[in-house]
Amino acid sequence: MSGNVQSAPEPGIRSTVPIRRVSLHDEVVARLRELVLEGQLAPGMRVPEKMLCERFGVSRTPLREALKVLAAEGLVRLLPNRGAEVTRLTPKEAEEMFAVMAVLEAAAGEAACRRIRDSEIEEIRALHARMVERYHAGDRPGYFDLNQAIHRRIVEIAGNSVLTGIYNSLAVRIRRARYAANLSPARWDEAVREHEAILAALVARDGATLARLMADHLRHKAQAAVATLRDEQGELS
Amino acid sequence: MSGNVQSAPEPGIRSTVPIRRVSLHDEVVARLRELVLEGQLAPGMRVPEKMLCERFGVSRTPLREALKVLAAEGLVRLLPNRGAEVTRLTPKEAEEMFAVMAVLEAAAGEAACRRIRDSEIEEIRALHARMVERYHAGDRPGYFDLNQAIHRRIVEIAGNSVLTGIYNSLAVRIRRARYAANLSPARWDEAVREHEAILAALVARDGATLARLMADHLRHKAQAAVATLRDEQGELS
DNA sequence: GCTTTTCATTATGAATGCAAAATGCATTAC
DNA sequence: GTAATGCATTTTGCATTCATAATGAAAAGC
Repeated sequence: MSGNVQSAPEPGIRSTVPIRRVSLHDEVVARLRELVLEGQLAPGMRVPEKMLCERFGVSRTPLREALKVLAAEGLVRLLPNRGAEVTRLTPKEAEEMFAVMAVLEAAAGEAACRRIRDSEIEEIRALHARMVERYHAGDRPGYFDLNQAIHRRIVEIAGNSVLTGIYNSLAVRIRRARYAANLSPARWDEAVREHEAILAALVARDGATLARLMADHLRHKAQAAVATLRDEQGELS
Repeated sequence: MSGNVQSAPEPGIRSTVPIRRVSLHDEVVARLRELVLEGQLAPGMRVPEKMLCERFGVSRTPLREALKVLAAEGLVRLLPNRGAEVTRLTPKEAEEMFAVMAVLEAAAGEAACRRIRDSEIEEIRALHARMVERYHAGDRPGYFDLNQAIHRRIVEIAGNSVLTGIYNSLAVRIRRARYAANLSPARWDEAVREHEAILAALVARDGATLARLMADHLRHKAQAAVATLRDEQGELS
């Protein structure tokens, strides 16, 4: 007796979405990931199970399952018999991740040019406009979010869900670099101009150009990010 | 009282590798993955925990942890309150995976050309020779293994561990397509010639050409794989 | 005084137990 | 005869428990 309204199989009622039932496991994975990304669980830090169990109010079983998943994602590292520790994002690793993202974004851009609809171009254009507005307002977080949204949307439009998945998981992992924080005015200005060019190539549906522009744009981003990480690591040592 | 030989911290004994202690969890993950890849757990099949527990002789806890990890890898899908099922590799998904691999391999080839040493070229050359030999012997599995080894080695030589990781995880997932099984003689011949060209570009350290060749090679592979999958799915329905 | 050893405490790895959900089957109503 | 309902069984999700390895502190040896 599921209590659900599935006994009426006639069409037209499919708006009755299956009532939301999130497993504890998924919830814990999501929350734990959030803690790591926010930096509440600092890189290099040991992650005692007990503390997290109390924090989330769950037993160790779902928490341990979640840790394994995060480990598979590369956000934590499991030390045999010594629990987990939050992985440190090294400059080298960030560099490598950006290199891969550059390749993926270039490919996505090219594919997106072949598939993008006019309505989607308008969508990107709107995001772009809002981003430029945030730039002029000097609002870094707002700018950064819209920037991400544009990149992500272009990747989505490419229409390759495997590509989208890999891209997103990389984007999650790299978010810890927080390179947007110390974006120099000069670089910020340059980034906006790069985005102008990207938008133009997209509007013109010029795949080859867009691919090149996005790869270059990512390379520049990578430099800023790696510099930030080197600074952070310098402070530590 | 760890029983280990760590009480002598003087250098020179680092050859004492930390004695192999595999957690049950890792072992189960590896074995389960193997079962899925081998096809012993057929795509679409429900995976009852109990059966696997008996099969591996472990309790449900490590098995369930392993299932979550495999789910994160995309090899199984977790159905709330109804266990797991082995994901089906659809032609569409395979197509998407090959498209991503083509991009990654192209990038890897280009990077590899910049970094490859003479000794590594010899290594690839040797693998290639053995592969061609397997081809003439009509040994498909042997050919296929060496083929994979070459691609994998080129990616490794590119020296980007993030790229290598993503590539390998894709390679694992796509292995289920078993497209090598029905390689037509014509296509097989063509594939070998493509590999000849790839080797030549690598020897010449011609990154641009290698990138193009590898991408094209992958695209052709993809066609064979997708055709195989469509046949398989046709049989089912 | 410093190192080493021993022991108590704590945390982790894995198994078991329990409640809730799903599945299959028999029965009943039409 | 068919479809729906109720019930027993099985399976899953999570909590708890148990055994073992790691950690830290006190005591013994040099």
